[in-house]
Amino acid sequence: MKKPSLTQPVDTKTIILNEAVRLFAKHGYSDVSMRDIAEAVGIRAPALYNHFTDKQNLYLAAVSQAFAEKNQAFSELFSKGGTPAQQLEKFVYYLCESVGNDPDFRRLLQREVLDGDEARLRVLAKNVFEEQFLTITRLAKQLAPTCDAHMLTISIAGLVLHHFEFGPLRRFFPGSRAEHEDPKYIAKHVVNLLFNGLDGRNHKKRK
Amino acid sequence: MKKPSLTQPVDTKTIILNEAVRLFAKHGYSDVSMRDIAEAVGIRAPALYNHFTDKQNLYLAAVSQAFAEKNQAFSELFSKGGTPAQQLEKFVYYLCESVGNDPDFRRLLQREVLDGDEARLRVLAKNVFEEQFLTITRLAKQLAPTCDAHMLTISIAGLVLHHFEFGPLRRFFPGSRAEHEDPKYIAKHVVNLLFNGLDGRNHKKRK
DNA sequence: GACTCCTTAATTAACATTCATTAATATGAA
DNA sequence: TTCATATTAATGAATGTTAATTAAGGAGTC
Repeated sequence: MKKPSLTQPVDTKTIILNEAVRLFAKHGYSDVSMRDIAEAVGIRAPALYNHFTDKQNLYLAAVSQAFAEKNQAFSELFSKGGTPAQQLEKFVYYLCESVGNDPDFRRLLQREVLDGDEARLRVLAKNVFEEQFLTITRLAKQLAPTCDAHMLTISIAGLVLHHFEFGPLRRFFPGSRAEHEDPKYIAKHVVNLLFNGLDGRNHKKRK
Repeated sequence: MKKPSLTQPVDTKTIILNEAVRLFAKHGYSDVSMRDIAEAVGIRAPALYNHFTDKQNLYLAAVSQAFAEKNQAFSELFSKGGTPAQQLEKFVYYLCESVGNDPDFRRLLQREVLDGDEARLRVLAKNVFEEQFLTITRLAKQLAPTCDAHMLTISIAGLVLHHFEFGPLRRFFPGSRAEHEDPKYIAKHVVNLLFNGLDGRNHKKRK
C-alpha cells in the first residue's frame, strides 16, 4: 500500500510532524497556524492538506508521535531486576533524564492535561501511560504497603515533573542556581525525599 | 479619584474582570475573544475598551486580580505559632484547600508558567509568591537542614499542585477513586509522604 | 524508447470567517 | 452641558480551508 516513492514523499510527512511537534509544544494549538508549520517545513500551507485532512488531524498526529516512543526505554528499566528500592531509584533517574531532555514532550503533556478533551485524555492514559503507571504502582505497593499506591504514583511523577514544569517561574525565586535544572540533581533530591522524607539525616539502608 | 457612581459603573469593570478570569482560566488567552468576554458580561465588545486599553491589558489585569488575594490568608497561617512541623502541616492543608477551591487560580498559574514571558514571570515570582516561598524555605531549613531548602520548597508545592493539575488525566488511571480529588485526602497523603517518606510505617512524632 | 494515464505533491489565488480594534454616535445621570 | 459608558458600523489583518492548476514520476502498452 504505502510505496515509498522517489523524491521524498514519506520524508515530507515526517518533517511536517517534527516541525508541528516543535511548534505546538512551544506555542500551543491556537497560536500555531497552518502557515507557520508550512513555513517551518519550507512549503506553502495548502500543501499540508495533501498529508493531513485538517489542522486538528495534524495536531493529533503530532501529539501521538511525540508520545509514541515513550514506552520503549521504559520497559528495559525493569528487565535487569534489582530490589524494589533500586528499581524506583532507577525510574526516578530515568524519568528526570527523559523529561529533562525532551521539553517538547513535557510541554505537550502539560498542554494536553490543561486543555485536552476527555476522549484524548482517556486515550493518553490508556495507550501511553497505563503500563508505566501500573508498574510504578506495583512498586509503590511493595515499598509502602500502608500508603495509597495510586496516590503515591501520582506523587512520584508529579514530584519529578513539577521541578521541570516550574523551572521558568522557579528561576526567579531567591536562591535559584543552575544545578536546580540539572536532571541528575533533581533526581537525587527526589530520591532522597521519597526514601527519607523531610528528615534526610536518618538514612535508611536501601541498596 | 474612583467615584462609585450610581447604576454600576465600577461594578461593570469588576464583572468584566471576574468573567475574564473565568474564561481565560478555562480556555487560555488565544481561545477567548473580546466578544466572548463581552457576551459573558452582557455588553458588546467595543464597550470593553472603555475599561481596558486592549486585550493584553485586560488579560494582565485579570491575572493580577486572580493572584492578588492569595497573600492574605497565608500570612495568618503562621501567626499562631506552633512547631515547624505543625506549621508545615498547616501550610499543606491550606495550600490544598486553596488550590482545590480555586481552579481558576490554578489553571491561570499553569498557563502563565507554560506561556508567560520572562517579565510576567518575574513579577509573578516577586510580587505574588516570594513571601510564601521564603517562609516555606525557612521552614524547610529547620525541618531538613541537610536538604536543599530551595528544592524542597519547590517539591512541597509541586507535590500538592500536581495532584490537582493531573486530575483530568489521573481519572483514567486504574484505581482512581473520588476521594483522590478531595483536598483533605490529598493533604493527608502529602503530609504523610513528606514527614515519613515512602516508609509510612515508622511514624515519627511531630506534634 | 515513446506514448498515454494515473497518482502524488506542490503551487497560486481566492473565500468566508473571525479577530482586535477604531470611529461615530447615542443615552443617561450629575 | 458634560462626562462616562454604551451602541452600531466598519476596517484591516489573520485564519483555516478549497479550487484550479502544474510538475513530476511510475506503470502499462505500443
